[in-house]
Amino acid sequence: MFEENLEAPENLNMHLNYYQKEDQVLLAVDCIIFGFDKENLKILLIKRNFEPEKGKWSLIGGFLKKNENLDEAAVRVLETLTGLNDIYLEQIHTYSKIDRDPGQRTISVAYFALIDVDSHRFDGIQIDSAHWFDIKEAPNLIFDHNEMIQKAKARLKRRALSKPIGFELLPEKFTMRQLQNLYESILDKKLDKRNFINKINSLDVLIKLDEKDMSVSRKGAYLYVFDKDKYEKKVEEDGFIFKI
Amino acid sequence: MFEENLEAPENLNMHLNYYQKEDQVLLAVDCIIFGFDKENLKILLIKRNFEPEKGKWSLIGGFLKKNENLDEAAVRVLETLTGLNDIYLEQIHTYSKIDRDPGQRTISVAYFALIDVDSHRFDGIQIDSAHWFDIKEAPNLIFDHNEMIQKAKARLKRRALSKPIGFELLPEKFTMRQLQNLYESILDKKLDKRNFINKINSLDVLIKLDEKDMSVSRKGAYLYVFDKDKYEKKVEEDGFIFKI
DNA sequence: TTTATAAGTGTTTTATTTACATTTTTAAAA
DNA sequence: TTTTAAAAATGTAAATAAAACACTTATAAA
Repeated sequence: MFEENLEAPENLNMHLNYYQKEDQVLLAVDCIIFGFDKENLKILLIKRNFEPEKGKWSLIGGFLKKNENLDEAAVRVLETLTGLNDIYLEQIHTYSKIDRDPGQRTISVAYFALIDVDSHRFDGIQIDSAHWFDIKEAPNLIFDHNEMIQKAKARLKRRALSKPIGFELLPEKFTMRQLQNLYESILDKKLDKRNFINKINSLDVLIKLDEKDMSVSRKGAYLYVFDKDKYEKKVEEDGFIFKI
Repeated sequence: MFEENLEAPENLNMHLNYYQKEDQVLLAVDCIIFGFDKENLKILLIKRNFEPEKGKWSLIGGFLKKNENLDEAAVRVLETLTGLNDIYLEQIHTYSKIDRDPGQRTISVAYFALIDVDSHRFDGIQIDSAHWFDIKEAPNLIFDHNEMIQKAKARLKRRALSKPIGFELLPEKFTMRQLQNLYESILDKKLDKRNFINKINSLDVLIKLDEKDMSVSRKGAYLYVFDKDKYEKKVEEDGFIFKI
């Protein structure tokens, strides 16, 4: 399988094609886009307007191009279809079952993206066929996309417990209640309010503002911001580990 | 990028080629093969006997074929080059930097494999050019293989703390000292002997045999086996989580 | 018989996690 | 203006888990 290949290359690349005899495949990226609306964890899906499986719900995806790496492809796909850029993305897993896509043999690299639903206006080409579903009410999806979501949820859970990625899902200013709602959604369990706040405060990476959110209660709830600089300094200087 | 393509397919597949206009790429798997010799954590590397980068040290790898998925490709690569089968494998990450392989645009899916060095005799085609390196003394590798090893080490650390995969690296019967050596190698830190043994015993998934290993000390050390059935039953019935 | 060496064994202290209830603030209603 | 309703804010004690720590035992070899 590895033998040197000295035949003349057929393509016009700068490089020799050492591996000319090997099979080539299509490589796709699929994005599990998690969102949060201050209440519940959501997932963004689109109704496919092309074959195969036209008309069914699907993750947002696209194919890797020659001039980009996978992270760039994921960014491009996300931006093209939703208009959103500067979004947190993380590679999850690569799916390769032979008939996973009935259209053609395709290997897909799954990414998850985290965005704050309310702070983003979509203006991508797919805006009309895209829809935010509550994570617990997502429809059945094409191919192996259900499996991808399961794995992404597990990954999100693990990561939210060990890295401050949760803040990607919140607006810049948020209340403790919203932060707790977020963690309860991600972990899929109720948390004790006092213990949660004590825990968060002990991490010492939030700044409490002099400003209140009056939209939910009569009393109003103080707003906080995540102090990214402080967090990064702590990580660097003391090997601090964010841990809920 | 997603438009429907109704031109006649050029290949002979059963399926229509819906995605004909998309770029195809070579997909490889590379295996980070961790081993343990009862003392130290090792990694298996080969000296490449083909271009490009002939003569340099490299991970074991190969290309995905049309008739297999990535897990199968990893198993095949491992078996072809070492003769080993029935080995623990886990997908880690997919690497796609454009010029990562100077031979040709290649995307590579990294897997890690765990094996007990002493219980396995190699008879693969690469036996003569393969070598076990102490994890701390591995040479510089081609392409992005150093980066792959770093990520694999981090993953191994995480997984060893949360799943009983460590036992894949030990012979069936092992001493507490060997188990502790293994964890010390993986976590790259010294552990307290009494605390470690208490911890392991509290997990209640080992069987203590009436047999001793006399090869290291005059007193001899009791041998243990991992009780896989008991572990799986605990996981299933009580949601038990293995946690060191 | 002595010696050298790794194996085997528990307890105390410290840190972390969990459980748990009342007061405060304020807009809206009476 | 007073009352009411609803979420926000706050601390401590108990339980559990993790970390620190040192001596005795068994045996082959000297």
